[in-house]
Amino acid sequence: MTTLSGTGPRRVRRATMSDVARLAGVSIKTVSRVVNDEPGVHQATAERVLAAIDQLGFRRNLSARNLRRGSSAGIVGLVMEDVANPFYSELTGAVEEVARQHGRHVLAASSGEDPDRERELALEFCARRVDGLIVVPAGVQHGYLVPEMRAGTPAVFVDRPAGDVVADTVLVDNIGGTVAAVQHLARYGHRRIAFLGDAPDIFTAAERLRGFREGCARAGVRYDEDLVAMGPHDAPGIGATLRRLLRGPEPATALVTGNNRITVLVLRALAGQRDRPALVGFDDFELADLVNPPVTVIAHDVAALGRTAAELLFARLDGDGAPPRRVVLPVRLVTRGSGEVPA
Amino acid sequence: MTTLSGTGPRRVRRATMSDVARLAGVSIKTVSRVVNDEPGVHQATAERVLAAIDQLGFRRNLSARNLRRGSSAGIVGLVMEDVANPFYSELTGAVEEVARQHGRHVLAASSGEDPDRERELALEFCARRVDGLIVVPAGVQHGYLVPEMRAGTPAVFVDRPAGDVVADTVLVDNIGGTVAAVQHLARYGHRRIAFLGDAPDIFTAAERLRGFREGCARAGVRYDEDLVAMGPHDAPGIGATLRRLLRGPEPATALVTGNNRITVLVLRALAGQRDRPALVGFDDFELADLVNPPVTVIAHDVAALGRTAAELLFARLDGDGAPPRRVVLPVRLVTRGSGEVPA
DNA sequence: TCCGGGCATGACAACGTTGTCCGGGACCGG
DNA sequence: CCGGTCCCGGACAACGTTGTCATGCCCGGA
Repeated sequence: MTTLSGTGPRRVRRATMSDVARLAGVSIKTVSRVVNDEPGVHQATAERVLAAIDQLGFRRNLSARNLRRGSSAGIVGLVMEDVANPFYSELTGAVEEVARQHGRHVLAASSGEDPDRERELALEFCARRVDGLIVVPAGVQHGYLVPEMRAGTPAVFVDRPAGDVVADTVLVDNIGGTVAAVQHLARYGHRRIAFLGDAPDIFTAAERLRGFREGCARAGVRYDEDLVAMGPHDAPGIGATLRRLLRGPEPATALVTGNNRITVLVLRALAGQRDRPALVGFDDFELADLVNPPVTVIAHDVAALGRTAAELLFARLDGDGAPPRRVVLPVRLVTRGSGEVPA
Repeated sequence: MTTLSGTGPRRVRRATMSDVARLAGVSIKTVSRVVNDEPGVHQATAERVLAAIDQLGFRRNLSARNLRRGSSAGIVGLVMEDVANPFYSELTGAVEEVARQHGRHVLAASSGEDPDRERELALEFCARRVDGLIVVPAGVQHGYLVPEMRAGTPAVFVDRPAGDVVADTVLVDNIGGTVAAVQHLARYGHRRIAFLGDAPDIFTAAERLRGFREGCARAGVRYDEDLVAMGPHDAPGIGATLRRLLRGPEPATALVTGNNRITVLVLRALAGQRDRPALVGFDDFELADLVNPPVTVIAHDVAALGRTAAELLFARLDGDGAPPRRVVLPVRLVTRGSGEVPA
């Protein structure tokens, strides 16, 4: 049992190949050969070197190695809104898995939906010479990435398209999803359907609103601006919003929520009420089937989103020079009963 | 609108200071001065340099910079079971936030509960010269980190202690939590309480089982081995396990689950049944208050876990040489009604 | 005895950057 | 006109590693 902390030899300089070489009485190059399993080292010499390595706790400096060899850093950068959000952590997990298959690690960071911070993070990752970037765009201007991409750092955008750059992008079918949601509710007789979306400057929020309008049109439901509440939303605000939507002579009888956080806010705000309005939420979430009543959702495969993005990225790294691709992943209406409440 | 992909100038070599210097007609050092905002460069010269930088899309190589300056990489490594698990992503978010305050990024990786992979990841991070490591241990042997820690890469263990190394560790009060859970259930008359825990070689699972036994002793409830089912669990298995526990002449009337995933498995397995046994789950989870009936949990502050670990780490990086600390964070029984079902 | 060849090892430069130090010109006062 | 100072700019080494090439040695064959 070894006790460790800052105590002991105070912050020793890390041993280098030089140190190992000196201790083993050989040249630096020989140490390098041993460390890299290169042939042409006498067994006895190699053993001396290994002993020295062990004694000094030497571990070769990968940064220096990569610098010298011009090899890749072995890291892909991932910039998104919030690493702590389960939606993004599932995305991260999928990216990590593909990266692992390609021998890379993932450097993930949260932009907090702030375009300046996103830019700062992405550019710093480039300065670290990450092999590539996967970005969930916060802003609408990504010209800053053009020099980086030209310089050989490919970027793939996920969940939202880049602002002013045509590049590889992976999206979900936002419009199709909300169209399906409205049609589903209309099929059960709902004529007063409200939409609670995220901030309208977020691409997905705007698209889903578009889909909502189109769904109304297709289903023959009157689109009423008073029944639309775009974010950002918080717990106190959502309560007031719901009261407004659900009162009056023509209250909403059904709700469509624009993402998983809003869905949860709504569920919590409506908890304990006698009868909840019908509800269809964009994004599936764990336990959607176990709340009472279960929540019908527009589900999509978040892992596939990350996987596809990572695969596009590695294709670029492997030299794929095709024109930029835009992949749109399908969504799927998962009915769980709550939508079937007739109006 | 710029179109980008692998097309265009095929994978150009990234511009270096040399290239910039040549284009601007100055020396490398002058470029360095401009890039680093060092004084002593004529304004006209600086502008020529900036123009060249812009034209070439130059961005200085941070690896080379850090190598030369001996400065830190600006990265802390985080090794845990699964980045996609919401529990760990909340942890990651907290670590990231503290890291950000200290000007660092987080390199996160999943060990998949495999000690070999954990070791491999941790050592590779050390080779990358991360500033420090935060590890959720998968195995029980961490002697491999001793040379690294001695060499100046501090490590902090989270959620579980290291196997054979005494180092900074942040835990939650596993025993106190399950003791409280059993006492809570006993108070409502339960005498047949079952425990569903994770694989017993996982530290937290073992501790929580210990707490369960101790809780039984303190509450005067007979501890019955037949009512204990340790994992790993999966969806099909948990159904069979529950049938076994809940049948017979002396069925369990209450359950204690050992972590959030098991809790959810149980909820799903029991969904739709007329009356669910009383349930207390270790770990809080989103929507625990919205399932029916709501789930009483042993809650702890996952973010605090990550924050504390990161703060310990940065204290070490700032030269804190005190003996290793072990911090145990409190847990809190959050009653939500389900435990109050009398036996 | 000499020589060619294979083997083990080492000297050196280079990756891209920054710190140290030095030189040369402009400018000033005497 | 001379010496000193200030300012701008550059040459060079170094960070820790690896690729290239050279060296010394031993061996067998002529």
